[in-house]
Amino acid sequence: MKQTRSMTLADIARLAGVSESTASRALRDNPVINQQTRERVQQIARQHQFKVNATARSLRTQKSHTIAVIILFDAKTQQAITDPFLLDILGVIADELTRQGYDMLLSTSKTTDKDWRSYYFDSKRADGLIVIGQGEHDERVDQLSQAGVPFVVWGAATGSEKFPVIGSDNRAGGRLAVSHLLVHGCKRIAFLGDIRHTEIEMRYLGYLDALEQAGITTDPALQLNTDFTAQAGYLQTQQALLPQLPVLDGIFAASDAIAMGAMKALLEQGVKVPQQVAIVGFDDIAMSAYCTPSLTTVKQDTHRGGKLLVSSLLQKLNGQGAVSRLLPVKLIERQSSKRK
Amino acid sequence: MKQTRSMTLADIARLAGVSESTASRALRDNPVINQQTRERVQQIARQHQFKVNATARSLRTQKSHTIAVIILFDAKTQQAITDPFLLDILGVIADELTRQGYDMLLSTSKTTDKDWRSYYFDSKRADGLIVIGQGEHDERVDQLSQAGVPFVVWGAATGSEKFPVIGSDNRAGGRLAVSHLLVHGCKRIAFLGDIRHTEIEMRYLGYLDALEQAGITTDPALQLNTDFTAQAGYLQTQQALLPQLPVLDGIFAASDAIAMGAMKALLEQGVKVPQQVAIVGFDDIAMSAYCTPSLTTVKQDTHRGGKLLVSSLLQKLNGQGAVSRLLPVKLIERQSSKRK
DNA sequence: GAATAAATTGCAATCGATTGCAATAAGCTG
DNA sequence: CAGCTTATTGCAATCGATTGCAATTTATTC
Repeated sequence: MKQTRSMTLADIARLAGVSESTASRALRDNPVINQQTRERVQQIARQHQFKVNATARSLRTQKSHTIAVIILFDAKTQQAITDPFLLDILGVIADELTRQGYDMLLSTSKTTDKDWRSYYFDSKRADGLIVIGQGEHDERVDQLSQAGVPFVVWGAATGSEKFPVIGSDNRAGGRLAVSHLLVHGCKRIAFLGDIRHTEIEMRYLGYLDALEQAGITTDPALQLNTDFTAQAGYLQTQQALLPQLPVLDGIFAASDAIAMGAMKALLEQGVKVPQQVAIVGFDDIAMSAYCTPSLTTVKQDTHRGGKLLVSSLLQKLNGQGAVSRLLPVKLIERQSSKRK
Repeated sequence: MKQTRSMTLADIARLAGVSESTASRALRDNPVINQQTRERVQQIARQHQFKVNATARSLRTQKSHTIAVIILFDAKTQQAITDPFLLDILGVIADELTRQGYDMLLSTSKTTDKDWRSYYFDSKRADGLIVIGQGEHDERVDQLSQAGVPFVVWGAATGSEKFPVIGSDNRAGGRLAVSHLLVHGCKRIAFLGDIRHTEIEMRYLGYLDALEQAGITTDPALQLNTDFTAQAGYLQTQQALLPQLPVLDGIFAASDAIAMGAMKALLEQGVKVPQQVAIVGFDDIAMSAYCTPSLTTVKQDTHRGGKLLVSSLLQKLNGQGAVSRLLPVKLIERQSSKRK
């Protein structure tokens, strides 16, 4: 029953008794072709389950109608996608690309080691790129812009980039989180995160802003370099924060995963959250509402972000300029910071 | 600075003073071409950052070197990828495909509504498909096999499929989880999950197996249809399980996300976990170790699963047969079930 | 009814790389 | 040195669809 060789446009043309060019135009509903001819060709195509060969079309039109999404990693952590936040935004991007008629080529760690400009763009695999997470200010991103590749980045805009960067207002988010902790009476607040990531650095700056505004001097012993995982948050808290406990009364974690790890380490030692130590995370992943105590966090608007990434990139593909955007964030108050 | 038109094989050939065919062969290191010629051509290609046009190559060789990964959804839930488990296995698949020199086309909900055989396969966008989550016994999957499309499925094998299904031994997992609860003294154990998904149905059957073996009669009021989210677990527990509380003393949730939702609902009402109600989940997502109390769960071997999916599919592409596989699962004991 | 405009359709080139087969050059044998 | 291998290279067709331009048919105008 299985067809050995699949139908080609030529087959359809023959069956419809027209030339290939007419068939091609008919299928794309080109008005220059007679209405009836169009319908006839389309019907025959449908009957035979004919699908245009995407490869041939791409070659001829010089458009792949494909976008490569590249997820950057820590050179260190080097593990597969882990942060739930990524999945969130990835899902939005996938849906949005599909809606716009684009396919999505997903790339993770390993490919990333290579040069993705040549791999995805020079080789014409993709029309454009979406890069998620500038990471530790990756110089490969700069190279991309010099090479004239259409791409957009999810991350932190410094203002000097030559390419559009869509991202949350991380600094405002950091301020929001820490001000909230201060309002709830915290005096000694720790920061957990890896500031070599620009986004995290911004959150850290927001942390500093809030402390300064409150007239609190910062303590380097409370600012701990922490990877993007619950485990890192857990270990770091256990090793570096527990000893500070009599004074430590608040934690601002750069991601919800880190926050949950930290929370675990505290609860395990019988430290009361939020009474003794209040915690605020960042991202608002799905689990944040369902851990105990539930996690107060700074919500990123992934939905809007994903849509903007796609629309900005498509704009660029159309030759129009696209601008960077800083998306507002929102504090979601839950139990981990709610002190009576 | 930016090149207006990118290099083609013809350009390289001209620069190297050879014909296109020789250039092509030289670049692919075909031994029929003189060693020195090969090196010269390769060097020139490197100098000019030449990359073979993937589209043209695909057209000519009739191979896209691309695999489409399709994530099925509930027709109802209809939301973007949410379950952290998916991200896990997706990451493994992505890495493995890359390692094998394949690109990965990711498809989610929206495209899924359409007919993906024609979209991905007939149109030659992909050489093969990996389908994740058979969902509610999707008839589209059956169609695929009839149409002779190379594909593999992550899910639950019933034994009668004509295609390879890789998946965990869900039934054994269910037995493992529930036996564990029984050993820890639970007598009235609830099941949370949507048994219209074959995988979940298997976990449910394992649940029944264990109860039967223990001589416990099952109670329909304890078997609750629950979607794949923490929220669903939370609501279902709140509405249907809390009322049963004096007797209810154990919960087997079909996923960790559901388990966390359920746990939240209990803790919120002051119900002690695991003392009053013990909980076991399924998947072992990253967060399971870091919630409080940490979650006992049945771990799926996503790493092995992802690799097997890829290798099975590649086998099929090579014309070899591939067989279904049932992967062993493992109980990870944590606090949510540890009663003194 | 001839002339001109408008509506349809087809011819043939093109996108960029791969590959079977033929052609040429170089090496070897007796 | 003729005759036969073997090593290299190039010619030209091919993958399947798209599109500029020309050709044909039909409609419209004076």
